[in-house]
Amino acid sequence: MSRSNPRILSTLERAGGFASAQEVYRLMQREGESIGLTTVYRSLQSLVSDKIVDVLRRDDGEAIYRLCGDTHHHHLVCKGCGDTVEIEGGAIEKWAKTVASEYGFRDVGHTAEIFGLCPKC
Amino acid sequence: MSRSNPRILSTLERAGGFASAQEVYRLMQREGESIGLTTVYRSLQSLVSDKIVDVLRRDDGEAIYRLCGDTHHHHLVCKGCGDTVEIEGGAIEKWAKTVASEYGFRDVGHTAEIFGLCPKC
DNA sequence: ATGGAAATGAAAATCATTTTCATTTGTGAT
DNA sequence: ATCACAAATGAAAATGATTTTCATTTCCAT
Repeated sequence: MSRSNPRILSTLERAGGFASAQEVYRLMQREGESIGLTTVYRSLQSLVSDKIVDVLRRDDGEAIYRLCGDTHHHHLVCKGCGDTVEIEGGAIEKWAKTVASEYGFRDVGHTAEIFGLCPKC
Repeated sequence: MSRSNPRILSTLERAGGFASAQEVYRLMQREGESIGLTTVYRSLQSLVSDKIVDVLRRDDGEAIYRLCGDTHHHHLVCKGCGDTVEIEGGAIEKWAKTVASEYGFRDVGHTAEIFGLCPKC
């Protein structure tokens, strides 16, 4: 099921490790690569489910894909310029585990994101 | 310029202080209110720029509007049946505040959700 | 009442994303 | 090499949220 096309991964890297599907597509077109938009979307989805890239949202709702290390982290995102900082979620991990077991949930995961205005904005 | 329609604000309140534009619209329709989708969007935008409501994004990219100053809660969602439990996020609130100020972020909000399999599933 | 500004909403436009489906490509068996 | 079949591809259509357009209606101040 590995549809994680290496050409797309490498384009995402070249884009600074951070771009939307549309941007990856346009970039590949500009570089003369023959690729379909559908394939770009599908590959990015695979990369996400393979945990090779992360997906966030811009303020306008467009999904942006980002290369990530394998350590589970959270994001601090600026509402103004979109800058993101990877942060540790120590407290969160414990909280999620505690609350979940309180209600008898198994196989537990979580998401958490902080957003605000960064010093520059 | 105050297009902040009070009917829409009160519907958002009735929705638990947390809903998408489409949901607010459907809710009003179901309650027999005569309203246009366009007006719902415009009013929510006004409420946002008047800082009466906050806007976040769901994972699927849909914008969700939340009353500011609302004591918000988080969700524990079952991946199997979709049941959700509202939970308090005490630890999260502190974590978000701490991390944000560490990086000099202002005007800070956050999202957090826990998911897993409930006892029945 | 009258004129103009603001509000409204139906319908069309936009834009990211997903789905459909026919075609191409890769692979393994013969 | 050839055949068969699964996986990958991509063009075009569908979807769904959101925005824009524009004609109409509502509100007020005069």
